[in-house]
Amino acid sequence: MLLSCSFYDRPTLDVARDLIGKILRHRTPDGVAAGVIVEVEAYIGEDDPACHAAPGPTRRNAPLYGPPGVAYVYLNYGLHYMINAVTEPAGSPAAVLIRALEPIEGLPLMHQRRAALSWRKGKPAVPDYELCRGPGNLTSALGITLEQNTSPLTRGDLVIEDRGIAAGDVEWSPRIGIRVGTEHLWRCSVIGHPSVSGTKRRSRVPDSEL
DNA sequence: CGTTCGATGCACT
DNA sequence: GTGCATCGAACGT
Repeated sequence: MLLSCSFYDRPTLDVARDLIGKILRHRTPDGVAAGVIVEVEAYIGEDDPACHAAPGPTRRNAPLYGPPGVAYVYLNYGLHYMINAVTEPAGSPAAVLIRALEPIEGLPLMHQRRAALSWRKGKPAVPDYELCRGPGNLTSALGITLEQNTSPLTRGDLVIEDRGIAAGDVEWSPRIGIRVGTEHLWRCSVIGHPSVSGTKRRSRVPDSEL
């Protein structure tokens, strides 16, 4: 079932924790691609120096100040789209960055999209568990771009669903890839999951984890 | 094991 | 003009 707006209209750390185990799903003319959320980060308010709301309202971060339950998508490093779920009531700028998925639907389409990136041309295909490992990789695999910015996550083509999947054991750790605000343990991930980013890439993944 | 660096676009000051 | 909530390969130790 789809998550409703009330799910997102709560403290951001609670939403972050509860998003683990939920399904992010995107339908496009090319088909459907989806995965189980296994890694997220919380970005909370203007006092959080790593949050895009830190400088106060701007054109780019406007979705953070809007109602909860919509997607905040932006382009980073000129190459990678990042997708967040906006949380907390309108006027309270906060969101959860979705950093990694375990792919469960539309794997061939994901491979196709990843392989189409200019800097991946001619490179060997990645293993399935790496298709959505990392925020830039998962938006690429799901075909998420700026077109999905401010799109509702509660209905339509880009949604988050609850399929009753148990989240498994999670851990809280410092957010990664940022220069400030690293003192907060606002990154929530499934312990030992091969699709979680950040951890050193293993040359071999046990069959039991696939 | 570690660090560096290229690819690439745009909001922000 | 500067600096990113990245990725992954190429180096150096």
